[in-house]
Amino acid sequence: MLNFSTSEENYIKTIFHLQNGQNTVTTNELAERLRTKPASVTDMMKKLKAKKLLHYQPYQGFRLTNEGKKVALDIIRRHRLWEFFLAEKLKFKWDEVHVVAEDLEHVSSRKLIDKLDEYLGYPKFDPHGDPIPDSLGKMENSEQVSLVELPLNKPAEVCRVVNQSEEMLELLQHKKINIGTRLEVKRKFGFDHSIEIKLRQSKRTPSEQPPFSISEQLAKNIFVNL
Amino acid sequence: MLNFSTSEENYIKTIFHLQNGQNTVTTNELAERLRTKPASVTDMMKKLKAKKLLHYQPYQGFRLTNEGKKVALDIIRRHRLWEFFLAEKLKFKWDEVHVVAEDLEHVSSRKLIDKLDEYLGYPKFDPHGDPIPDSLGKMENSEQVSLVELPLNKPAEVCRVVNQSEEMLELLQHKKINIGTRLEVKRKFGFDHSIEIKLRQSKRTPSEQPPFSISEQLAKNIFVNL
DNA sequence: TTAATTTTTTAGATTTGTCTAAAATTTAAT
DNA sequence: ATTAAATTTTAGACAAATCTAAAAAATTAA
Ligand SMILES: [Mn+2]
Ligand SMILES: [Mn+2]
Ligand SMILES: [Mn+2]
Ligand SMILES: [Mn+2]
Repeated sequence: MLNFSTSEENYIKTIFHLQNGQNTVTTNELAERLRTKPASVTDMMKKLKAKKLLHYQPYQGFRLTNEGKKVALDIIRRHRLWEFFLAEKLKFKWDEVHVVAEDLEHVSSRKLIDKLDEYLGYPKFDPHGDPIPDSLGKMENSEQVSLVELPLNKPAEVCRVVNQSEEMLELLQHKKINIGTRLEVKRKFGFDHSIEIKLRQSKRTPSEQPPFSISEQLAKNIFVNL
Repeated sequence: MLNFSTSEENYIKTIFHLQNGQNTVTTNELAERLRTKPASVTDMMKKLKAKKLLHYQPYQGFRLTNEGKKVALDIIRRHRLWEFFLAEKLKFKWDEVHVVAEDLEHVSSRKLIDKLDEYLGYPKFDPHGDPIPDSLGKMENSEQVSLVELPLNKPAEVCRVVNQSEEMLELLQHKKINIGTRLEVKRKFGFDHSIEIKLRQSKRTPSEQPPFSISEQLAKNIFVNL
């Protein structure tokens, strides 16, 4: 696989996330996400098209080619492996890993990443519960539902947190919810769609805890395995 | 400490290595080492001078300021810590670590490096035996031997002069021996333990010079890097 | 179905880092 | 002390990535 600039990699990765399967991505959308200007996006789209990473006709939006998706998965693999390393080995907090991984992901030695993967024991998920692509670009996609859709009293395990902002993670830490936390939904309130949940006992919470409630906004961002 | 570009960091680091204490570094020397052109070096020297990292007057060569040295030591710290990590944890071979560390060294999160250092157990030397600066820039002195112990015909570079009296310096100047002078020992005389040495050609002594001898007393005070 | 609005692209500039070729300066040789 | 040679700097150009302002195209509204 060819080598791409940091800037190209950031565009490719972001398009992959925005298109999320088959969506067509628009210029403004991408510009906003990358905190750049539409004119800059257009320039880069021409370049990526020339490199055959992108399907693009002027004014028609764009989608990654299969080759483009492969490149994107490789960058995502690097990003998530570093996040895992930072959290697991260097004891970074949940909300600190992302910014550092944004830099580390652009160090593109194939051997480095494969050896890192091996050293970490081939982890399947990053600290936010997002799946880590293997060296061939394959990753787990388990059945996941948000807390909003989880039936009452059905035990489940938190596997993924979609919004990874510092504020979100601060809130989760305060509520003692982590990836791997087991819980069940006890009630749903129609008025504001808030949800009452109860954590199951664990290493961290050895004594029985009372149920507490979380907002709909938070619940929508927390995903569990059934 | 401010943030510098990858290119600026590579220049700073290379100047640090070339000046090795107090040598003045020349444009051609630096261009060759960085595999770039003298004109590019001059451009960058202006920029680094403007940032107060460099002492530089046109045509007079350059040396890092104290601030510049601090920056250099920080880059070297990053480089060597990553080399240690790659060799020790990821089981890279001795000769593979350098190129990868050349990229990793430019990821400049302070917290990342300090946590990495802690995780690695505060190693003192990288896999090549070069000392790793601590978070304050301090490092262990490298392997040094006095001229008395230096094997015959082994090229070495003067790195330290222990006795700094006026008489000592007068003698050294007369013999054209400075920090950074490269030389080798040609003979050792048993009678008075005097030593015959030969200076290697340099900017200051571009033509081949005949060997000359120095006393044991003097030789004991001159240290070289192997 | 025109007109207004939004989106996207182009044109032209800017910054960083690089280059070649020519001029300026320093150093070495005659 | 001149002259010759080497070193260093300047001048001008270029590629990558970005920006602003203006033009073009697509979308939405009247
Ligand atoms: Mn992330
Ligand atoms: Mn990135
Ligand atoms: Mn190295
Ligand atoms: Mn480097």
